[in-house]
Amino acid sequence: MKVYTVLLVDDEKRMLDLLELYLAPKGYHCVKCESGVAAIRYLENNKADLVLLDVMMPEMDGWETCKQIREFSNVPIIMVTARGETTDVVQGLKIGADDYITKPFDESELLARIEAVLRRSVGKQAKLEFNGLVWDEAQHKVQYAGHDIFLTPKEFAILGLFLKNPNRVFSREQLIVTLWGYNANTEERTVDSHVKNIREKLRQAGFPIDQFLQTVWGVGYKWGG
Amino acid sequence: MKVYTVLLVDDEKRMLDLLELYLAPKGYHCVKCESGVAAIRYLENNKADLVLLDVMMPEMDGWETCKQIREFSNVPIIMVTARGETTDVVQGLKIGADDYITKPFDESELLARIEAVLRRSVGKQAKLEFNGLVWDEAQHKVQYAGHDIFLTPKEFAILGLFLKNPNRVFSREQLIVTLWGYNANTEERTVDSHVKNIREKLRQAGFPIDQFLQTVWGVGYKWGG
DNA sequence: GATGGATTTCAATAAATTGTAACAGTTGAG
DNA sequence: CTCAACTGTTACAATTTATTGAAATCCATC
Repeated sequence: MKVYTVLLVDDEKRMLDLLELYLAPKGYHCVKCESGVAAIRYLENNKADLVLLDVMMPEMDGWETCKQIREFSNVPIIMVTARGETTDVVQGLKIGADDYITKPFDESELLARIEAVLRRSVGKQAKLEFNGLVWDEAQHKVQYAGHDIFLTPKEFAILGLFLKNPNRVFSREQLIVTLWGYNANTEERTVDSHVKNIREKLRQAGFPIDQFLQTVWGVGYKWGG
Repeated sequence: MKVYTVLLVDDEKRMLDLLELYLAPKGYHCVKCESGVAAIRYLENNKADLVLLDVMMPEMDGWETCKQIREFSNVPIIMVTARGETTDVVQGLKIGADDYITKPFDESELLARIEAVLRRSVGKQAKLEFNGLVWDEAQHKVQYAGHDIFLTPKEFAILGLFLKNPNRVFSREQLIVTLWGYNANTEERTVDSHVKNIREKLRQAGFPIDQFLQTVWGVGYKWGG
C-alpha cells in the first residue's frame, strides 16, 4: 500500500504535534513546517500528496501561502480555519484549496476529509496551464493560442512531467525511470531526441519554448520560467 | 434498491444540515458543498444523481454555477430560491435547471420534487444532435441529412458514448469496461472493428466522420470537432 | 436445427512512433 | 585557448500500433 506524505503547516508547534499524533498511526508520513515560506521551500524541492495548511499564521497567512503554492503545484490542499475566524472560505476555495476543516476538529472528521481529498485527487485527470500553454490529460491534447499541438504519447508524457514539476531538474536517467519504468533499457540520448521534437513542435506553434524547457548543462532538463 | 447521491450546495451550513436531515433518513446519500466552485470541483471528479443548488450565494451564484455544470454534465438540477428573491426563474430553467423550489419549503414538498425529478431523469432518453447528425435513443435511430443510418446495437452504443462525451479520449480498455462491462473478455481489436464499421456507415451517408471520430494514436479514440 | 445478421477474432498490411548510432556543435574547466 | 565532455541533430532501423477484410462464432428467431 502506498504511503502518503502529508505536509503540515502551522505556526504553533503544539498543533503540528497534535496533527502528527492523529496521522502517523494511520500510516501517513508527516512533514512539519512552521511557516508558509518553509512549506513553499519544501514543496519546491520535494513531493507531497497533501498539504494541511493553517489559515491564521504570522508573516504570511494560509491563503497567501495557498496562492503561491498554486503557482507551481497542483498538490491537494486542505485549509485549517479556527471557528469564529472571519475568513471568507469561498474566496479561499477559489484560490485553489480543495477543502477546509474548522478547528477544533476531532480525529475522525480530519481523517475522513483527508481520505476524501486524496481519493478525489487520485482519480483526477490533470489539466495544466502554463503561460497560455494548455496540457489536458482527459482530452490528451496540448493547445497554444487556440490551436492544437499534436504530440506523440511519449512527448505528451514528458511534457506533462515537466509541467507538473516546474523548476525541478530531471536527469535523463530520472526521466527514463519515471516515464519508461525501472527496468527500461533505454539510451540516455533517446531523451534528447524527444526533447528536440517537443521543442520543435512547440516552437512551430509559436510558444516560446526555449524560455521554458531548459537544458541544465551536465545534469539534465528542467521546466523553468 | 439504488442509493441516490444528492449534492447539496448552499453557502449556509445550517441549510445544508437541514437538507441532510430531511434526506438522509429517506436513504439519500448526501454530499455537502458550501460554494459553487466546490460543487463543480466535486462533480468533475465524482458522480451525483441530483444537485440541489441554492440561487443566492456569494462569489458565484446558483445560476452561474448551474450554467457551468451544464457545460460538462447532464445531472438533474433543482434550484432553491428564497421567497421574495427577485430572480427570473424562467430564465434559469432555460439555462438548464430541471426544477426549482422556494424556501421555506416543508419536508414533503422537497421529497416530492426530488422524486419527481429523479423519476423523470431515469426515464429520460437522450436525443443528441451534432452538426446535423441526430442520435435518438428513444427511436434507436441515427439520421443525417434527412435519411436514416442503420447501425447495429453495439455501433449505436459506441457512437452514443462518444457523442455524450465530446473531446474526451477513451482508451479501448475504457470503452470495453463502459459498454461491455467490467468482466467482459473482449479483445481490444474488437473495438477497432466497430469503429471501422461506424466510420464506413457514416461516411456512406455523407457525414464527415473522419473529422469527428478521431484516432488518438497510442491512446484510443475520441469525438472531437 | 437451419438461417441470417451481429459480433468477435484473426492475420496481413499500412502507418506512425520510438530508439539508435554517428556526427556536428557547444560548453566550460583548467 | 584547448580539449574533453556534453548536447543537439539527423537519418534510418526497430518496434509498436492502427486499419482492414475475411473468416469464425454467437445468438435470436423461425
